[in-house]
Amino acid sequence: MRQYSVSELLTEDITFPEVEIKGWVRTFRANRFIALNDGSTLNNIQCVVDFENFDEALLKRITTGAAIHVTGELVESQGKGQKVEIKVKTLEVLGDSDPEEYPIQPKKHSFEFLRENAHLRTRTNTFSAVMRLRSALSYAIHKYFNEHGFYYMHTPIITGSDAEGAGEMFKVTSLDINNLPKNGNNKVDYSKDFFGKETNLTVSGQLEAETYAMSLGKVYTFGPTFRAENSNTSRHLAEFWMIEPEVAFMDLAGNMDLAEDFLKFVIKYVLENNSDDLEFLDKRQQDEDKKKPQADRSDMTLIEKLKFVTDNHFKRVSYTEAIDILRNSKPNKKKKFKYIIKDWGCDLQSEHERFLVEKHFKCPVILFDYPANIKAFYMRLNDDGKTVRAMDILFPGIGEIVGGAQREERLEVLKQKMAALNIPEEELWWYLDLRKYGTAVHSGFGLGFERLVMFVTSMCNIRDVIPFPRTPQNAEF
RNA sequence: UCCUCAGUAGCUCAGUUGGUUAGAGCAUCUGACUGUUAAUCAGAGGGUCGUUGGUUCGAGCCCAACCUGAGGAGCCA
Repeated sequence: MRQYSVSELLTEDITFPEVEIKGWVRTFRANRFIALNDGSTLNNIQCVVDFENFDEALLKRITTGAAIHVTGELVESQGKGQKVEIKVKTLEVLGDSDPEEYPIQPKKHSFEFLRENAHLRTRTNTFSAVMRLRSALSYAIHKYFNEHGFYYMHTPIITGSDAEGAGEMFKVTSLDINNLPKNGNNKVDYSKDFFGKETNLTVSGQLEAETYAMSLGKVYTFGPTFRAENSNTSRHLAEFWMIEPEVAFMDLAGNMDLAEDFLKFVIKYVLENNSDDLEFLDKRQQDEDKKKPQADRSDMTLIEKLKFVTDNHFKRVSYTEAIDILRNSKPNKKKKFKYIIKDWGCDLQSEHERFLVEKHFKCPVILFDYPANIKAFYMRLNDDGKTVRAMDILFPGIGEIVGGAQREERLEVLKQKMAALNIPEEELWWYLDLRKYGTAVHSGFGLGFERLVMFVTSMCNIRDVIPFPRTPQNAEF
């Protein structure tokens, strides 16, 4: 007798005289029907028990959440909800689940409640669907880069440079924090620390990825990233996963092409391979929408939205054009924006990005050529002397999903910018070396993986698309 | 970090201008029924009203501080 997964039994579309299966009970109806799930698919297999032939004490132990082992015959179902079902021959409880204690009931739970039960929440349809999609997207990402000649590179998680300039960092130390060694100036003496210098958790693998792009040509990273910012929003985590491709001899236009082609590929991949999960989330989102007032409802279903992304060109707009559009927009003239757009050079607020994506263009938008003074030091200065070759991709609902740039490849220009921002050259001597020895045009971008998962699943809180979210005041599990 | 809102049974929520013994649905338990799709029907148990302090004859309700959560903003991916 062979052990099958639920997914195999439901897709093979044939009957078997003898099958064996293990999984967790979702519901046990009418003392006869066990809905069994093993995580291999959103769908449950129905196990039919002739309760007259089974010990009553055993059947009492078939409760929501229990792990069971079933053998029997796979037959066509008499009922309507499913094609096939298992006529149970033997039934064994592998792990009991006390119904008085088990928190996951066969009913709708709030996401807040499930977040507090993050170790059990993947036993629900929504979270199992989200996490299967997360896994499929990860695979699609590696598949895309692998098929396009990229090398997968592991950038360090502990970093010795604090000049990456992407926000607050978590300190890494093996010193006894209750008894820190001090130097003459009463500052902490990091020469006594594990690495002999101050170290932090990485906020970006980009600078290291650039070194490999300048030898292996096309590389990407896909790993954890840490930000100690006190951000309390539905779009920020203290620990998140980021994808950062970096390509030699590629300019900003090529960078935009790559990002667009890449995003379309991974979304297409899940449309083709995860339809059960997507259809479930699509329906869920429509049900949620019905509860909202008409104005707040989305004009596309989840699957329509994903197809819209794969089938349409991303709108490319320069910062300067975007400012013109915003300056002449209704909400700006009627002073509906909290921050009114007046002059060229100001940074765009969430409300402005939302207006461009959700109201004006109604499609993904790539903004490029930003003012130099609102962007990072390593971005390539344009010939106008005031803009840099940066680009952000904005998606409806979640805002910035990609941030990238062509990197400054000219040694002198880079040195000047670092000096202006008081970034010591000694810190980044190796980064400057890339510009000394065989420098070349190169570009890359960073994609927030969880934001991609949010977009693909229609989940609206980032804490619900990562298994165990780390946020300020929360590192449970 | 700032602004707004919320915290009442295991879960989701109601609770009137401050006034007897704090309610409902679901879940759980007991019984009935048995081809069900979140099964159905009847009954039962279940509460330090987030915490601490204050106002009052009397506080779930009013006030203060704190804790936790959500939404929005900033920072960003």
